[in-house]
Amino acid sequence: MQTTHDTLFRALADPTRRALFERLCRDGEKTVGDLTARAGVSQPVVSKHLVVLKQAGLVRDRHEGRHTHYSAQLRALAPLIDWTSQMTGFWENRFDDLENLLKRMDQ
Amino acid sequence: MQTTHDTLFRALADPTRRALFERLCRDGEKTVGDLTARAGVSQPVVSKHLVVLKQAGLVRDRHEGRHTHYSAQLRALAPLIDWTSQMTGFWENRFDDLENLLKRMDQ
DNA sequence: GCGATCCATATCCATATGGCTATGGGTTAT
DNA sequence: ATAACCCATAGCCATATGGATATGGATCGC
Repeated sequence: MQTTHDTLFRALADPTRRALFERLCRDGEKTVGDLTARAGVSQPVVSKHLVVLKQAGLVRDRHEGRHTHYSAQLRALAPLIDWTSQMTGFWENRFDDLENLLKRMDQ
Repeated sequence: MQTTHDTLFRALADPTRRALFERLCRDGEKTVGDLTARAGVSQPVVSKHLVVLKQAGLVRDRHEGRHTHYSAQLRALAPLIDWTSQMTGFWENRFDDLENLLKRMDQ
């Protein structure tokens, strides 16, 4: 069985792949060429990583001529936030800032 | 280079390993035997997974006679929460419930 | 003391994974 | 039309990974 959490965590576990996603989050829509220029790996590798991110729902692609524009899909992170929330009991207790959360997490 | 996010995401990417951590979060401290009984894999495999979780800081172990008790270390999830927060712009905007966050994440 | 129990480590194996190069389809430019 | 460009797919390969079994050290019960 392949759960949503599986695909999400696995997609974000690889440093190269996570870096791609982070860049799309920070800098917005980018083409494969743009991403490849700073990824440190070859273009086919970037494409393969983008496939994985897309299958996890973390990115969207938009075709425009011979360019393919990719953008981050933040809503795909919802299960991850929900999971950590469940683990830490975050939402049940409705902490409203990081300080309190960290305090609670110190045991 | 091996970052904190790497070890965290990688540790949680495996379903068996994540299940172990989830169980420790829900049910509290457990021995290796307890965990093995429901893990669906052999005892050595459970031990190996626990090593990975421990190296990621996600669990603590306590030795008591021939038993080893493991427990979840919630504070280890902090970097993960921080990361998702940065990606979604959560903390900058100080949303106070999941509804608002989800709404914002719908593009 | 001795066997049984608990757990960690060692070894092995099959598969998954992440990188590369080669290639080809589609698109733009000349 | 043809060349150049962008990107995806197809192989290929080395390594990482998750599983199993075998074993051994430490501890408890008898």
